[in-house]
Amino acid sequence: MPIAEKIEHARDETRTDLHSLLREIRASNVSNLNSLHGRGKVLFSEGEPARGIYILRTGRAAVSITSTEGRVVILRMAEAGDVLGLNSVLGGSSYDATVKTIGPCRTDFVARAELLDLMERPAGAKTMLTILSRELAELTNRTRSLLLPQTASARLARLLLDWSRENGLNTSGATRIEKSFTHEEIAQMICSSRETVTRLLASMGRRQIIQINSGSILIRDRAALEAMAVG
Amino acid sequence: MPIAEKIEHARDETRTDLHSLLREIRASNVSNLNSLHGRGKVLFSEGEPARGIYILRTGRAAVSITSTEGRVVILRMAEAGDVLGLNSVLGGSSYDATVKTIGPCRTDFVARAELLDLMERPAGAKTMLTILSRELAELTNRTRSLLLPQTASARLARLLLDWSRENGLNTSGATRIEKSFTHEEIAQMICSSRETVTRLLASMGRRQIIQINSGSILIRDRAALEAMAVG
DNA sequence: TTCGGCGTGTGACGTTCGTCACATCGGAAC
DNA sequence: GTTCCGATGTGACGAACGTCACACGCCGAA
Repeated sequence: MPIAEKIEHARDETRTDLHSLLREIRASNVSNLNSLHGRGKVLFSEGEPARGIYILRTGRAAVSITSTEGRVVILRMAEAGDVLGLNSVLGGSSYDATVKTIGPCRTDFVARAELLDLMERPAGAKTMLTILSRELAELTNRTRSLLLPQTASARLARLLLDWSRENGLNTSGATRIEKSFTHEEIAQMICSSRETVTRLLASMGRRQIIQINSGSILIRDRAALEAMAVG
Repeated sequence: MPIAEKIEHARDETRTDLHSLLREIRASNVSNLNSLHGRGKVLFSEGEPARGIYILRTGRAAVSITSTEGRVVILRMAEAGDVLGLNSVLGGSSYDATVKTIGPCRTDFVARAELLDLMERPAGAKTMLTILSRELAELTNRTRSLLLPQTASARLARLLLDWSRENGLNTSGATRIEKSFTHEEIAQMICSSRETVTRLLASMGRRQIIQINSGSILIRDRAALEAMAVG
Protein backbone atom coordinates (compact mmCIF):
# COMPACT_ATOMS: atom_id res chain seq x y z
CA MET A 1 0.00 0.00 0.00
CA PRO A 2 2.11 2.90 -1.24
CA ILE A 3 -0.23 5.62 0.02
CA ALA A 4 -0.14 4.37 3.55
CA GLU A 5 3.64 4.33 3.49
CA LYS A 6 3.88 7.88 2.24
CA ILE A 7 1.59 9.10 4.97
CA GLU A 8 3.52 7.13 7.53
CA HIS A 9 6.80 8.62 6.43
CA ALA A 10 5.38 12.13 6.49
CA ARG A 11 4.42 11.52 10.11
CA ASP A 12 7.87 11.34 11.58
CA GLU A 13 9.20 14.28 9.64
CA THR A 14 6.56 16.63 10.96
CA ARG A 15 6.32 15.34 14.49
CA THR A 16 8.73 17.96 15.67
CA ASP A 17 6.20 20.74 15.31
CA LEU A 18 5.46 20.16 18.94
CA HIS A 19 8.43 22.42 19.36
CA SER A 20 6.74 25.15 17.37
CA LEU A 21 3.76 24.90 19.64
CA LEU A 22 5.89 25.05 22.74
CA ARG A 23 7.80 28.01 21.38
CA GLU A 24 4.51 29.79 20.81
CA ILE A 25 3.35 28.86 24.27
CA ARG A 26 6.47 30.32 25.81
CA ALA A 27 6.33 33.42 23.65
CA SER A 28 2.79 34.15 24.76
CA ASN A 29 3.42 33.70 28.47
CA VAL A 30 1.02 30.81 28.69
CA SER A 31 1.59 28.64 31.74
CA ASN A 32 2.04 24.96 31.14
CA LEU A 33 1.82 22.50 33.97
CA ASN A 34 4.29 19.68 34.00
CA SER A 35 3.19 16.35 35.48
CA LEU A 36 4.42 12.80 35.90
CA HIS A 37 2.12 9.79 35.57
CA GLY A 38 2.53 6.06 36.12
CA ARG A 39 1.34 3.24 33.93
CA GLY A 40 -2.40 3.02 33.34
CA LYS A 41 -3.24 6.60 34.30
CA VAL A 42 -6.24 8.02 32.43
CA LEU A 43 -5.39 11.56 31.32
CA PHE A 44 -8.94 12.21 30.18
CA SER A 45 -12.02 10.26 29.18
CA GLU A 46 -14.43 10.41 26.28
CA GLY A 47 -17.32 12.68 27.20
CA GLU A 48 -15.59 14.81 29.84
CA PRO A 49 -15.64 18.55 29.18
CA ALA A 50 -12.47 19.44 27.28
CA ARG A 51 -10.44 21.34 29.88
CA GLY A 52 -7.28 21.63 27.81
CA ILE A 53 -4.62 19.77 25.90
CA TYR A 54 -1.90 17.44 27.09
CA ILE A 55 1.47 17.40 25.42
CA LEU A 56 3.23 14.09 25.77
CA ARG A 57 6.88 14.79 26.56
CA THR A 58 8.04 11.24 27.32
CA GLY A 59 6.36 7.85 27.34
CA ARG A 60 3.48 6.40 25.38
CA ALA A 61 -0.29 6.60 25.71
CA ALA A 62 -3.21 4.85 24.03
CA VAL A 63 -5.94 6.96 22.42
CA SER A 64 -9.10 4.89 22.40
CA ILE A 65 -12.85 4.99 22.01
CA THR A 66 -15.27 2.90 24.04
CA SER A 67 -18.71 1.55 23.40
CA THR A 68 -21.39 1.59 26.08
CA GLU A 69 -20.86 -2.15 26.64
CA GLY A 70 -17.18 -1.70 27.34
CA ARG A 71 -15.76 -2.63 23.96
CA VAL A 72 -12.54 -0.69 23.44
CA VAL A 73 -10.84 0.24 20.17
CA ILE A 74 -7.41 1.86 20.27
CA LEU A 75 -7.26 4.56 17.59
CA ARG A 76 -3.59 5.35 17.93
CA MET A 77 -0.58 5.07 20.17
CA ALA A 78 0.63 8.54 21.06
CA GLU A 79 4.36 8.96 21.41
CA ALA A 80 6.66 11.62 22.80
CA GLY A 81 5.86 14.85 20.98
CA ASP A 82 2.19 14.19 20.38
CA VAL A 83 -0.50 16.68 21.32
CA LEU A 84 -3.60 15.15 22.88
CA GLY A 85 -7.12 16.53 22.90
CA LEU A 86 -6.45 19.54 20.68
CA ASN A 87 -9.44 19.08 18.41
CA SER A 88 -11.83 18.56 21.27
CA VAL A 89 -10.63 21.77 22.90
CA LEU A 90 -10.97 23.72 19.67
CA GLY A 91 -14.42 22.25 19.14
CA GLY A 92 -15.27 23.55 22.57
CA SER A 93 -17.30 20.59 23.73
CA SER A 94 -16.08 17.37 25.31
CA TYR A 95 -13.19 15.03 24.66
CA ASP A 96 -13.99 12.64 21.85
CA ALA A 97 -11.61 9.91 23.00
CA THR A 98 -9.96 8.45 26.08
CA VAL A 99 -6.23 8.67 26.69
CA LYS A 100 -4.54 6.19 28.99
CA THR A 101 -0.82 5.96 29.62
CA ILE A 102 0.90 2.71 28.64
CA GLY A 103 3.97 3.32 30.72
CA PRO A 104 5.41 6.13 32.84
CA CYS A 105 4.75 9.47 31.13
CA ARG A 106 5.64 13.12 31.52
CA THR A 107 3.11 15.60 30.22
CA ASP A 108 2.53 19.31 29.89
CA PHE A 109 -0.97 20.68 30.23
CA VAL A 110 -2.28 23.82 28.56
CA ALA A 111 -5.71 25.04 29.60
CA ARG A 112 -8.41 25.77 27.08
CA ALA A 113 -8.54 29.54 27.61
CA GLU A 114 -4.82 29.90 27.14
CA LEU A 115 -4.93 27.80 24.02
CA LEU A 116 -7.63 29.98 22.54
CA ASP A 117 -5.50 33.04 23.23
CA LEU A 118 -2.66 31.33 21.50
CA MET A 119 -4.81 30.68 18.46
CA GLU A 120 -5.22 34.40 17.96
CA ARG A 121 -1.53 34.68 17.18
CA PRO A 122 -0.97 33.96 13.48
CA ALA A 123 1.88 31.56 14.18
CA GLY A 124 -0.29 29.79 16.75
CA ALA A 125 -3.08 29.16 14.29
CA LYS A 126 -0.66 27.87 11.70
CA THR A 127 0.97 25.54 14.17
CA MET A 128 -2.37 24.10 15.21
CA LEU A 129 -3.32 23.75 11.57
CA THR A 130 -0.24 21.63 11.02
CA ILE A 131 -0.98 19.47 14.04
CA LEU A 132 -4.61 18.89 13.11
CA SER A 133 -3.64 18.20 9.54
CA ARG A 134 -1.27 15.46 10.58
CA GLU A 135 -3.79 14.06 13.02
CA LEU A 136 -6.41 13.87 10.30
CA ALA A 137 -4.01 12.14 7.91
CA GLU A 138 -3.08 9.60 10.56
CA LEU A 139 -6.68 8.88 11.44
CA THR A 140 -7.57 8.42 7.78
CA ASN A 141 -4.67 6.07 7.44
CA ARG A 142 -5.65 4.13 10.52
CA THR A 143 -9.24 3.93 9.34
CA ARG A 144 -7.96 2.43 6.13
CA SER A 145 -6.00 -0.21 8.02
CA LEU A 146 -8.96 -1.13 10.18
CA LEU A 147 -11.89 -0.96 7.76
CA LEU A 148 -10.50 -2.27 4.49
CA PRO A 149 -9.16 -5.67 5.57
CA GLN A 150 -12.07 -7.96 6.39
CA THR A 151 -10.14 -10.60 8.33
CA ALA A 152 -8.38 -10.27 11.65
CA SER A 153 -5.23 -11.90 10.31
CA ALA A 154 -4.94 -9.23 7.61
CA ARG A 155 -5.27 -6.47 10.20
CA LEU A 156 -2.69 -8.13 12.44
CA ALA A 157 -0.28 -8.51 9.53
CA ARG A 158 -0.67 -4.81 8.72
CA LEU A 159 -0.05 -3.89 12.33
CA LEU A 160 3.17 -5.91 12.44
CA LEU A 161 4.34 -4.33 9.20
CA ASP A 162 3.54 -0.87 10.57
CA TRP A 163 5.52 -1.61 13.69
CA SER A 164 8.48 -2.85 11.74
CA ARG A 165 8.49 0.41 9.78
CA GLU A 166 8.35 2.54 12.90
CA ASN A 167 10.37 0.75 15.52
CA GLY A 168 12.00 -1.98 13.53
CA LEU A 169 15.64 -2.79 14.18
CA ASN A 170 17.20 -4.44 11.20
CA THR A 171 19.08 -7.49 12.32
CA SER A 172 20.63 -9.57 9.57
CA GLY A 173 17.81 -9.55 7.05
CA ALA A 174 14.97 -9.95 9.53
CA THR A 175 13.54 -7.02 11.49
CA ARG A 176 13.06 -7.21 15.21
CA ILE A 177 10.39 -5.19 16.94
CA GLU A 178 10.34 -4.61 20.64
CA LYS A 179 6.90 -5.62 21.74
CA SER A 180 5.56 -4.12 24.87
CA PHE A 181 1.86 -4.74 24.35
CA THR A 182 -0.28 -7.51 25.74
CA HIS A 183 -2.42 -9.64 23.45
CA GLU A 184 -5.40 -7.84 24.90
CA GLU A 185 -4.02 -4.47 23.79
CA ILE A 186 -3.13 -5.79 20.35
CA ALA A 187 -6.67 -7.10 20.02
CA GLN A 188 -8.02 -3.63 20.75
CA MET A 189 -5.73 -2.18 18.11
CA ILE A 190 -6.98 -4.51 15.39
CA CYS A 191 -10.61 -4.76 16.50
CA SER A 192 -10.43 -8.39 17.46
CA SER A 193 -10.46 -10.56 20.56
CA ARG A 194 -7.63 -11.56 22.85
CA GLU A 195 -7.96 -15.24 21.98
CA THR A 196 -7.83 -14.59 18.26
CA VAL A 197 -4.61 -12.62 18.65
CA THR A 198 -3.06 -15.44 20.66
CA ARG A 199 -4.07 -17.98 18.04
CA LEU A 200 -2.95 -15.88 15.07
CA LEU A 201 0.45 -15.09 16.58
CA ALA A 202 0.96 -18.76 17.43
CA SER A 203 -0.03 -19.76 13.91
CA MET A 204 2.36 -17.26 12.37
CA GLY A 205 5.09 -18.61 14.61
CA ARG A 206 4.41 -22.19 13.52
CA ARG A 207 4.56 -21.13 9.88
CA GLN A 208 7.98 -19.50 10.39
CA ILE A 209 6.59 -16.08 9.44
CA ILE A 210 7.50 -14.54 12.76
CA GLN A 211 9.46 -15.66 15.77
CA ILE A 212 8.27 -14.72 19.22
CA ASN A 213 10.82 -14.20 21.94
CA SER A 214 10.14 -12.80 25.36
CA GLY A 215 9.93 -9.06 24.81
CA SER A 216 10.33 -8.95 21.06
CA ILE A 217 8.96 -10.25 17.80
CA LEU A 218 11.22 -11.14 14.90
CA ILE A 219 9.84 -10.86 11.38
CA ARG A 220 11.34 -13.71 9.36
CA ASP A 221 9.16 -13.66 6.25
CA ARG A 222 8.09 -10.15 5.35
CA ALA A 223 6.72 -11.24 1.97
CA ALA A 224 4.32 -13.65 3.64
CA LEU A 225 3.13 -10.90 5.97
CA GLU A 226 2.54 -8.57 3.06
CA ALA A 227 0.55 -11.27 1.29
CA MET A 228 -1.61 -11.74 4.38
CA ALA A 229 -2.11 -7.99 4.77
CA VAL A 230 -3.80 -7.74 1.39
CA GLY A 231 -6.77 -9.99 2.19
CA MET B 1 -24.80 8.01 22.38
CA PRO B 2 -24.78 11.58 23.64
CA ILE B 3 -21.28 12.41 22.38
CA ALA B 4 -22.10 11.48 18.82
CA GLU B 5 -25.17 13.67 18.93
CA LYS B 6 -23.27 16.66 20.19
CA ILE B 7 -20.70 16.32 17.45
CA GLU B 8 -23.43 15.89 14.89
CA HIS B 9 -25.18 19.00 16.03
CA ALA B 10 -21.98 21.00 15.94
CA ARG B 11 -21.60 19.97 12.33
CA ASP B 12 -24.54 21.81 10.90
CA GLU B 13 -23.89 24.98 12.83
CA THR B 14 -20.40 25.38 11.46
CA ARG B 15 -21.00 24.18 7.94
CA THR B 16 -21.46 27.73 6.75
CA ASP B 17 -17.80 28.53 7.13
CA LEU B 18 -17.53 27.62 3.50
CA HIS B 19 -18.66 31.18 3.08
CA SER B 20 -15.71 32.42 5.08
CA LEU B 21 -13.41 30.50 2.82
CA LEU B 22 -15.05 31.86 -0.29
CA ARG B 23 -14.91 35.38 1.09
CA GLU B 24 -11.20 34.94 1.66
CA ILE B 25 -10.77 33.52 -1.81
CA ARG B 26 -12.49 36.51 -3.34
CA ALA B 27 -10.58 38.96 -1.17
CA SER B 28 -7.28 37.51 -2.28
CA ASN B 29 -8.05 37.47 -5.99
CA VAL B 30 -7.73 33.72 -6.21
CA SER B 31 -9.43 32.30 -9.27
CA ASN B 32 -11.94 29.56 -8.69
CA LEU B 33 -13.16 27.41 -11.53
CA ASN B 34 -16.81 26.56 -11.57
CA SER B 35 -17.83 23.22 -13.07
CA LEU B 36 -20.89 21.03 -13.50
CA HIS B 37 -20.78 17.26 -13.17
CA GLY B 38 -23.26 14.45 -13.74
CA ARG B 39 -23.91 11.44 -11.55
CA GLY B 40 -21.00 9.11 -11.00
CA LYS B 41 -18.24 11.53 -11.93
CA VAL B 42 -14.98 10.95 -10.05
CA LEU B 43 -13.61 14.32 -8.93
CA PHE B 44 -10.34 12.78 -7.80
CA SER B 45 -8.96 9.42 -6.82
CA GLU B 46 -6.91 8.14 -3.93
CA GLY B 47 -3.24 8.31 -4.85
CA GLU B 48 -3.40 11.07 -7.47
CA PRO B 49 -1.21 14.09 -6.77
CA ALA B 50 -3.29 16.63 -4.87
CA ARG B 51 -3.84 19.38 -7.45
CA GLY B 52 -6.25 21.43 -5.38
CA ILE B 53 -9.49 21.44 -3.47
CA TYR B 54 -13.06 21.13 -4.67
CA ILE B 55 -15.84 23.04 -2.98
CA LEU B 56 -19.20 21.35 -3.36
CA ARG B 57 -21.78 24.05 -4.14
CA THR B 58 -24.77 21.83 -4.92
CA GLY B 59 -25.36 18.08 -4.95
CA ARG B 60 -23.83 15.24 -2.99
CA ALA B 61 -20.64 13.23 -3.33
CA ALA B 62 -19.28 10.10 -1.67
CA VAL B 63 -15.85 10.23 -0.05
CA SER B 64 -14.46 6.71 -0.05
CA ILE B 65 -11.33 4.62 0.35
CA THR B 66 -10.57 1.55 -1.72
CA SER B 67 -8.54 -1.56 -1.11
CA THR B 68 -6.32 -3.05 -3.78
CA GLU B 69 -8.91 -5.78 -4.41
CA GLY B 70 -11.67 -3.28 -5.07
CA ARG B 71 -13.37 -3.25 -1.69
CA VAL B 72 -14.88 0.20 -1.14
CA VAL B 73 -15.73 1.91 2.15
CA ILE B 74 -17.59 5.21 2.08
CA LEU B 75 -16.15 7.48 4.78
CA ARG B 76 -18.70 10.25 4.46
CA MET B 77 -21.31 11.77 2.22
CA ALA B 78 -20.27 15.31 1.34
CA GLU B 79 -23.08 17.80 0.99
CA ALA B 80 -23.41 21.30 -0.40
CA GLY B 81 -20.90 23.48 1.42
CA ASP B 82 -18.30 20.82 2.02
CA VAL B 83 -14.67 21.28 1.11
CA LEU B 84 -13.01 18.24 -0.47
CA GLY B 85 -9.34 17.33 -0.49
CA LEU B 86 -8.15 20.14 1.76
CA ASN B 87 -5.99 18.04 4.01
CA SER B 88 -4.33 16.24 1.12
CA VAL B 89 -3.44 19.57 -0.47
CA LEU B 90 -2.05 20.94 2.77
CA GLY B 91 -0.09 17.74 3.29
CA GLY B 92 1.37 18.33 -0.12
CA SER B 93 1.33 14.76 -1.33
CA SER B 94 -1.50 12.83 -2.93
CA TYR B 95 -5.23 12.61 -2.28
CA ASP B 96 -5.98 10.18 0.53
CA ALA B 97 -9.50 9.33 -0.63
CA THR B 98 -11.68 9.12 -3.72
CA VAL B 99 -14.60 11.47 -4.31
CA LYS B 100 -17.42 10.44 -6.63
CA THR B 101 -20.59 12.41 -7.24
CA ILE B 102 -23.85 10.75 -6.26
CA GLY B 103 -26.04 13.03 -8.35
CA PRO B 104 -25.56 16.16 -10.45
CA CYS B 105 -23.09 18.49 -8.73
CA ARG B 106 -21.72 21.99 -9.11
CA THR B 107 -18.21 22.54 -7.78
CA ASP B 108 -15.60 25.24 -7.45
CA PHE B 109 -11.97 24.32 -7.79
CA VAL B 110 -9.08 26.12 -6.10
CA ALA B 111 -5.58 25.13 -7.15
CA ARG B 112 -2.94 24.16 -4.61
CA ALA B 113 -0.66 27.15 -5.15
CA GLU B 114 -3.51 29.59 -4.67
CA LEU B 115 -4.62 27.79 -1.55
CA LEU B 116 -1.16 28.00 -0.06
CA ASP B 117 -1.13 31.74 -0.74
CA LEU B 118 -4.45 31.95 0.98
CA MET B 119 -3.08 30.18 4.00
CA GLU B 120 -0.60 33.00 4.53
CA ARG B 121 -3.45 35.34 5.32
CA PRO B 122 -4.34 35.05 9.03
CA ALA B 123 -8.04 34.74 8.31
CA GLY B 124 -7.29 32.06 5.72
CA ALA B 125 -5.37 29.91 8.17
CA LYS B 126 -8.09 30.27 10.78
CA THR B 127 -10.77 29.28 8.30
CA MET B 128 -8.87 26.19 7.26
CA LEU B 129 -8.29 25.34 10.88
CA THR B 130 -12.04 25.39 11.42
CA ILE B 131 -12.68 23.21 8.40
CA LEU B 132 -10.05 20.64 9.31
CA SER B 133 -11.24 20.63 12.87
CA ARG B 134 -14.77 19.77 11.81
CA GLU B 135 -13.51 17.18 9.37
CA LEU B 136 -11.49 15.49 12.09
CA ALA B 137 -14.44 15.47 14.47
CA GLU B 138 -16.67 13.93 11.82
CA LEU B 139 -14.16 11.26 10.92
CA THR B 140 -13.70 10.36 14.59
CA ASN B 141 -17.43 10.13 14.92
CA ARG B 142 -17.73 7.99 11.82
CA THR B 143 -14.93 5.74 12.99
CA ARG B 144 -16.85 5.23 16.20
CA SER B 145 -19.96 4.21 14.29
CA LEU B 146 -18.08 1.77 12.12
CA LEU B 147 -15.60 0.21 14.52
CA LEU B 148 -17.50 -0.11 17.77
CA PRO B 149 -20.56 -2.10 16.69
CA GLN B 150 -19.52 -5.64 15.82
CA THR B 151 -22.61 -6.68 13.86
CA ALA B 152 -23.84 -5.34 10.54
CA SER B 153 -27.35 -4.85 11.89
CA ALA B 154 -26.05 -2.54 14.61
CA ARG B 155 -24.18 -0.44 12.07
CA LEU B 156 -27.23 -0.26 9.83
CA ALA B 157 -29.42 0.79 12.73
CA ARG B 158 -26.96 3.55 13.59
CA LEU B 159 -26.94 4.71 10.00
CA LEU B 160 -30.72 4.93 9.89
CA LEU B 161 -30.76 6.87 13.16
CA ASP B 162 -28.10 9.24 11.84
CA TRP B 163 -30.14 9.84 8.71
CA SER B 164 -33.27 10.52 10.67
CA ARG B 165 -31.39 13.14 12.68
CA GLU B 166 -30.03 14.86 9.58
CA ASN B 167 -32.72 14.61 6.96
CA GLY B 168 -35.64 13.30 8.91
CA LEU B 169 -39.06 14.76 8.30
CA ASN B 170 -41.29 14.28 11.27
CA THR B 171 -44.61 12.89 10.13
CA SER B 172 -47.05 12.04 12.87
CA GLY B 173 -44.71 10.42 15.37
CA ALA B 174 -42.66 8.48 12.85
CA THR B 175 -39.81 10.06 10.90
CA ARG B 176 -39.53 9.69 7.17
CA ILE B 177 -36.18 9.80 5.45
CA GLU B 178 -35.79 10.30 1.73
CA LYS B 179 -33.56 7.50 0.61
CA SER B 180 -31.58 7.94 -2.53
CA PHE B 181 -28.96 5.31 -2.01
CA THR B 182 -28.81 1.82 -3.44
CA HIS B 183 -28.30 -1.18 -1.20
CA GLU B 184 -24.83 -1.44 -2.65
CA GLU B 185 -24.00 2.09 -1.49
CA ILE B 186 -25.49 1.49 1.93
CA ALA B 187 -23.38 -1.65 2.20
CA GLN B 188 -20.27 0.41 1.52
CA MET B 189 -21.30 2.89 4.19
CA ILE B 190 -21.63 0.23 6.89
CA CYS B 191 -18.82 -2.06 5.75
CA SER B 192 -21.07 -4.89 4.77
CA SER B 193 -22.30 -6.65 1.62
CA ARG B 194 -25.18 -5.78 -0.67
CA GLU B 195 -27.06 -8.99 0.14
CA THR B 196 -26.76 -8.44 3.88
CA VAL B 197 -28.25 -4.94 3.54
CA THR B 198 -31.16 -6.32 1.50
CA ARG B 199 -31.81 -9.01 4.09
CA LEU B 200 -31.51 -6.69 7.08
CA LEU B 201 -33.82 -4.05 5.62
CA ALA B 202 -36.37 -6.73 4.73
CA SER B 203 -36.13 -8.17 8.22
CA MET B 204 -36.65 -4.75 9.80
CA GLY B 205 -39.64 -4.26 7.56
CA ARG B 206 -41.18 -7.58 8.61
CA ARG B 207 -40.66 -6.68 12.26
CA GLN B 208 -42.50 -3.35 11.79
CA ILE B 209 -39.40 -1.39 12.77
CA ILE B 210 -39.24 0.45 9.48
CA GLN B 211 -41.48 0.72 6.45
CA ILE B 212 -39.95 0.85 3.01
CA ASN B 213 -41.72 2.79 0.32
CA SER B 214 -40.34 3.58 -3.07
CA GLY B 215 -38.00 6.50 -2.48
CA SER B 216 -38.29 6.78 1.28
CA ILE B 217 -37.93 4.87 4.50
CA LEU B 218 -40.29 5.41 7.41
CA ILE B 219 -39.04 4.79 10.92
CA ARG B 220 -41.91 3.29 12.93
CA ASP B 221 -40.11 2.02 16.01
CA ARG B 222 -37.22 4.24 16.94
CA ALA B 223 -36.73 2.52 20.29
CA ALA B 224 -36.18 -0.82 18.59
CA LEU B 225 -33.61 0.77 16.29
CA GLU B 226 -31.78 2.28 19.23
CA ALA B 227 -31.74 -1.09 20.94
CA MET B 228 -30.24 -2.69 17.83
CA ALA B 229 -27.66 0.08 17.50
CA VAL B 230 -26.15 -0.75 20.87
CA GLY B 231 -25.03 -4.28 20.06
C1' DT C 1 7.37 -21.27 50.62
C1' DT C 2 2.24 -20.44 49.24
C1' DC C 3 -0.86 -17.57 47.33
C1' DG C 4 -3.24 -14.69 44.00
C1' DG C 5 -3.44 -12.19 39.89
C1' DC C 6 -2.35 -11.58 35.22
C1' DG C 7 -0.99 -12.96 30.82
C1' DT C 8 -1.13 -16.71 27.77
C1' DG C 9 -2.46 -21.22 25.34
C1' DT C 10 -6.21 -24.10 23.51
C1' DG C 11 -10.49 -26.79 22.76
C1' DA C 12 -15.50 -26.66 21.60
C1' DC C 13 -19.46 -24.38 19.84
C1' DG C 14 -22.52 -21.33 17.66
C1' DT C 15 -23.51 -17.09 15.21
C1' DT C 16 -22.73 -13.86 11.73
C1' DC C 17 -22.12 -12.84 7.36
C1' DG C 18 -19.62 -12.90 2.91
C1' DT C 19 -20.03 -15.35 -1.35
C1' DC C 20 -22.05 -17.76 -5.17
C1' DA C 21 -25.99 -18.62 -7.63
C1' DC C 22 -30.18 -17.53 -9.53
C1' DA C 23 -34.90 -15.35 -9.93
C1' DT C 24 -37.52 -11.20 -10.24
C1' DC C 25 -38.64 -6.54 -10.77
C1' DG C 26 -38.74 -1.84 -12.67
C1' DG C 27 -37.52 1.73 -15.44
C1' DA C 28 -35.26 3.73 -19.53
C1' DA C 29 -34.26 3.42 -24.40
C1' DC C 30 -35.90 2.05 -28.74
C1' DG D 1 -44.94 -3.11 -27.01
C1' DT D 2 -39.74 -5.38 -26.49
C1' DT D 3 -35.16 -5.35 -24.77
C1' DC D 4 -31.75 -4.47 -21.42
C1' DC D 5 -29.63 -3.49 -17.42
C1' DG D 6 -29.22 -2.21 -12.95
C1' DA D 7 -31.40 -2.95 -8.50
C1' DT D 8 -33.48 -6.09 -5.44
C1' DG D 9 -34.92 -10.57 -3.25
C1' DT D 10 -33.63 -15.22 -1.54
C1' DG D 11 -31.62 -19.80 -0.79
C1' DA D 12 -27.54 -22.61 0.43
C1' DC D 13 -22.99 -23.16 2.15
C1' DG D 14 -18.88 -22.45 4.58
C1' DA D 15 -15.15 -19.70 6.63
C1' DA D 16 -13.98 -16.56 10.22
C1' DC D 17 -14.11 -15.54 14.68
C1' DG D 18 -16.33 -14.10 19.13
C1' DT D 19 -17.39 -16.36 23.37
C1' DC D 20 -17.18 -19.56 27.15
C1' DA D 21 -14.48 -22.56 29.67
C1' DC D 22 -10.46 -24.10 31.66
C1' DA D 23 -5.38 -25.08 32.22
C1' DC D 24 -0.76 -23.46 32.65
C1' DG D 25 3.21 -20.44 33.59
C1' DC D 26 5.18 -16.46 35.56
C1' DC D 27 5.98 -13.09 39.09
C1' DG D 28 5.45 -10.21 43.02
C1' DA D 29 3.49 -10.07 47.74
C1' DA D 30 2.79 -12.04 52.09
